Amino acid sequence: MSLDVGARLRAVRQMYGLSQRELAKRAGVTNGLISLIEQNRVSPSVSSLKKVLDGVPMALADFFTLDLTQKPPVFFPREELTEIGAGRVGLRLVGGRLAKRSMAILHEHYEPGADTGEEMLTHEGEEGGVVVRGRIELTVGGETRTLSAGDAYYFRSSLPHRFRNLSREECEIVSASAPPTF
Amino acid sequence: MSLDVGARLRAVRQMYGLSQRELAKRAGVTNGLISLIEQNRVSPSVSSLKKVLDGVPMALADFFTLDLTQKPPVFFPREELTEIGAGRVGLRLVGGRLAKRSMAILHEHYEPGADTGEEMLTHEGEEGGVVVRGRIELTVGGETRTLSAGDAYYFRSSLPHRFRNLSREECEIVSASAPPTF
DNA sequence: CAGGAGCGTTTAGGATATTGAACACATGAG
DNA sequence: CTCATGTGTTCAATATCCTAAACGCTCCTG
Repeated sequence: MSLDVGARLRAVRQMYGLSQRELAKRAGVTNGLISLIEQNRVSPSVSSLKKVLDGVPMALADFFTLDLTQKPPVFFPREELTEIGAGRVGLRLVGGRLAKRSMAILHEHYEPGADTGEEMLTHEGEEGGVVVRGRIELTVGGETRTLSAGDAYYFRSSLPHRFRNLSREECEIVSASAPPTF
Repeated sequence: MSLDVGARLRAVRQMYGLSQRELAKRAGVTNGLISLIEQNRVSPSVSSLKKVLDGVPMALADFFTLDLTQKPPVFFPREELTEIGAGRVGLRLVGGRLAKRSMAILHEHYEPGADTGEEMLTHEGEEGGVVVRGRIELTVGGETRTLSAGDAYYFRSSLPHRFRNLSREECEIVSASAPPTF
């Protein structure tokens, strides 16, 4: 097992899409410490490392068990996608929540009448996708369009956005967001 | 998972029958540090903890995975004893090498002519046992006796000792040593 | 362009881990 | 008994970690 604590921490932090300051705040340490640890310029005490990992959260044992060298899998059979229940919107994540990646690929299923909620969504990064089946109403930055099979979208996620399936048939979308929100 | 690093380290160290100084020497740290860590008066840096565990040796992941609260198993079917090959002397350890215990119980089998070697054995602690089957010649501190089924022995392991099966049938012994040598 | 907000990095100084040497206690040998 | 050797613990000094604040950078907005 490589004891590159810095690389491990950086990998874990990025897996969760957190900035050094964000993680530091959750963990109750300073962003500087996170930086120094990730550069291996200090070897953190067990207690600080635990505090940091509690901010993720992740257990110390899991942290040291992580295999950074393993090649990520390439093929994901349907049954190996990670199901993320979200009411009447079915989300299947490609690659699992813990996989190290800079992007989240989702296979989304909107039941008739399903939507992403009253509140407009806003978060970091960018997202895009293609409608595979059915029709979906997409609102981004005040602009609303209805997309059909074959149509696509792409926008900065900081723009308020919402998905609604107003039709009578299920809508199926394949999307990607970076950095990964899930 | 309880993060009582001190208790964990003490447990691990004692599992291996090491003193603080012994472990410190192997690990390249001072005995004082081991003492302070075990009392939880300091939270060691990951690098020091790794150095310490390298002296055992044990991986960091295993260290944090250790479950100190689990009740040790009580019953050990024959096939669950840990086989310790030692030439023509068969040793079966009760409870596994990593189990936390202050004593090693062994089920020993001496083939005809088998012995514990030319050199007299000397080590820390005490040991005792009962001959279950066959006959064995036991030398302890210059005194030699031949024990038969039903006979027993007990001595301080610092006394030079040796076991030899001079008979034509296998000899079977159940023994205990504390602290555990294995 | 300036300004602001985000990012990771660096630095000085206070807090903490670690060392080296001493301590107190127990055991076995002479 | 004394001495030697083992154990774990403690303490002052030093090395290292950790914080708070600043820095440089990029990206976005006006």
